[in-house]
Amino acid sequence: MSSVSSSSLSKKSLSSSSDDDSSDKLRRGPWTLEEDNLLVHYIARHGEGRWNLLAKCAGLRRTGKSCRLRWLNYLKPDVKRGNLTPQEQLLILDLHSKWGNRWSKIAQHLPGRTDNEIKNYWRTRVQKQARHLKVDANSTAFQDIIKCFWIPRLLQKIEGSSTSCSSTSTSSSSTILSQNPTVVSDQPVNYSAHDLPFPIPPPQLPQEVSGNLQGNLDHNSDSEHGSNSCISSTESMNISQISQLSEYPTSPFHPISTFQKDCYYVDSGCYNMESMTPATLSVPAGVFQNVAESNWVGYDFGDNIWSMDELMAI
DNA sequence: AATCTATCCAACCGCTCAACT
DNA sequence: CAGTTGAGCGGTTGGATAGAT
Repeated sequence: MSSVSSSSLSKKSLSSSSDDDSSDKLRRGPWTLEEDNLLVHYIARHGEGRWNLLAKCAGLRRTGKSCRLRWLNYLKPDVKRGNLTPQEQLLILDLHSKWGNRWSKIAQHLPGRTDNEIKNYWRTRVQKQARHLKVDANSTAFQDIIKCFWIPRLLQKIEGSSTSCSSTSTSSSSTILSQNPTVVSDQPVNYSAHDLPFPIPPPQLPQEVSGNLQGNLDHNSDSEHGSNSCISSTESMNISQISQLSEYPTSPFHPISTFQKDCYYVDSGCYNMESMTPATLSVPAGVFQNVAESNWVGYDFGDNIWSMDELMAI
């Protein structure tokens, strides 16, 4: 059940070195197997909630907060462990571009993943890239870099790993995501209707948005995706602005049809690489050059080491 | 083999908000 | 309406570990 070893008890500073014999003092630091067992068994019998009371009644010398965190982030049976799949990474990038650091909101769309885990992923992987490129991780420039290099690469990986279910309904390559309700590592992420990664665009957008869309979006009239038009990355700057005005998706995830809203495909055609140049993106030319030349060599984009050759082959 | 450095991630903290009294 | 409490969120910390030197 728990992989915590009691040997790691000294990992974090405890509130007192002698709390074992001072029953009024709260314990801090890593959880022991014994504590995990107490918490799990108590919740199995009485359920979650009333965390402060729970902590007392379960005989845990922990704050309710600590118990809640331990349960939600580690002990809860449906918590998924292991590396994030490319699909999950893609979704995180996508949702973060829309919602910012709303980790819990983002986590709601990645079943089994906790906000803490997603936050850690963002800080350790994504922000690392931004630091390396000397750009602000929340800047439009970095958003464009993500759209320009990172997301297409993830899409390629997804496509590469799901050869059996490519959509034939669109000229752009796309990947249908599994409807299996459980997300299993190394299998496609699935989205139930309840877990929509983004809202279906309303038929009628606010005027200022539809105005912008009219002028800025590549409507891709060939597309069968209806209102989920494929958006050219040429307009990424404008798309970002639009996203601030509404929740209109700029996402590569699209429902297959209005009648099959619980099944999604990933539209890699949303990222028109040919049109991505410093002139069309908000990425400063110097940064663009860094990305395109050397700075990303050997960097880990998620679970893989990417070579420059790979990047340039996009 | 020893030391250094970078990375990961569990856990903590402070804050906000909603529900209740 | 004000105070209290519980719950949840995002930011930060720091020990463990892996990899590099």
